[in-house]
Amino acid sequence: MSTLKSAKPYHHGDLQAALVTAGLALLEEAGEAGLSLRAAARRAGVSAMAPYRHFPDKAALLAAIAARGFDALADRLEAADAGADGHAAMAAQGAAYVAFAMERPALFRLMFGPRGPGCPPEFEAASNRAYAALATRAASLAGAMPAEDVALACWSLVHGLAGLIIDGRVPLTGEAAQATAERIAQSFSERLSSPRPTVKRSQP
Amino acid sequence: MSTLKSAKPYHHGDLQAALVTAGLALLEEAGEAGLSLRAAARRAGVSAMAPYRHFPDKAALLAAIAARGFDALADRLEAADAGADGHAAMAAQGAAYVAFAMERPALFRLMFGPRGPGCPPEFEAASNRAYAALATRAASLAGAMPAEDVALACWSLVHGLAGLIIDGRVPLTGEAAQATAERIAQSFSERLSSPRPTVKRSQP
DNA sequence: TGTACATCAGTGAACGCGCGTTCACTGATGTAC
DNA sequence: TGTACATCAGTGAACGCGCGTTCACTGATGTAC
Repeated sequence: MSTLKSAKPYHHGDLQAALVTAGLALLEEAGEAGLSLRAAARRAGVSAMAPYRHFPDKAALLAAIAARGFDALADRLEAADAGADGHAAMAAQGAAYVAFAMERPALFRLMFGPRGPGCPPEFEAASNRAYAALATRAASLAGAMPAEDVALACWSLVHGLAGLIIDGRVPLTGEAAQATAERIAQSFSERLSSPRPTVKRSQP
Repeated sequence: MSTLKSAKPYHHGDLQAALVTAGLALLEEAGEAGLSLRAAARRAGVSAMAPYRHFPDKAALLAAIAARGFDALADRLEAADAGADGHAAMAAQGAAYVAFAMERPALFRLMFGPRGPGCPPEFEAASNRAYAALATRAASLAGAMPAEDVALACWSLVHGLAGLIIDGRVPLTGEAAQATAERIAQSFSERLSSPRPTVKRSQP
């Protein structure tokens, strides 16, 4: 801090954050395969060993990156929710969720990929924040179904749709994918909140 | 074929299928990280180079394994569907989908992971077969929503739920997860097939 | 204000690893005559 | 029925790769006196 912007300071300043940022960039440019400890260090302009001052191992860096991903997702969901009311807000959140996954598919996969043990608390916190945005809106719409079922169903719907789209298992891209996500989320929201229909149970 | 069960025949007989089987086993025992060309060859009792007689590269073996996964999933879905009618059949398919993912999470991730170019036709065929099982049932239930939206919504719901469960992002395991999947799929099916409710659009 | 020293945050060389893939080869099989 | 030969399906050694991680180190920083 004594020498501001010195050409090549020995001490980085905030290497921890820089490594996370570098990792996010690598993920976007080269996908999960391109994200290695060494590559992140290289990109942060630091030796291969430097990250070990800030993360015990590679998994810890990945968890920190994923946590930042969840924070970004939560931001998107909250912003979408704030811009509308009722079912339209649910539709907007669904579209935002899918948009996030489409924009940053590798990050999205990392966020939801298998987590080893020893997951840092920041990860849980960020993940819960994203979930809370969806669940709060879903609870406000809950009709006959239990609120937690509605929340889980909403999350599953948008999460599954996002996954199918980014993995190319559904022939939807760009704006068509967005529009479909919004349309389906809205229909879903309207119908889930209605009381259970009184049709007969089985209709072969 | 001339010498049946000779101790160590030079020619394997059906190495292609054996490699796929070996890959499936590795996936179940050691996850995606444990699945390498060399490991599959080792497990099939063959040199590291032998697989190249049957697959141009590693991606081709992975695609063949994923295709077999889709066939297994389609079997499960068809069996579940055949055992029930109407909404109950949809619920059974949802539960079967989630059960499959929980039993073979690494295979499930491989099946839906990113596919490189040059995906073999068998993969598309198997994948379509699994989708058709869900979509056919969904179409039979479609109410006011377009049939393809209903099919996509059903698929997204169970796919998302399966993903959230196997990645541990939802505190559900074992039978509780199964029961939740079935309950949600049934509610979902009943409500999606009903005409659009006549509540006012916004309810803040 | 100056200095000694503990601590922090980086370096750079090296290790072993398993991987996908290449190369040139050899043993087994089937077919034409 | 026997033989020559093309083709098929495997072997085994080797390559280069980037990786995560270890080790012993050095430069920078802050604090007690």
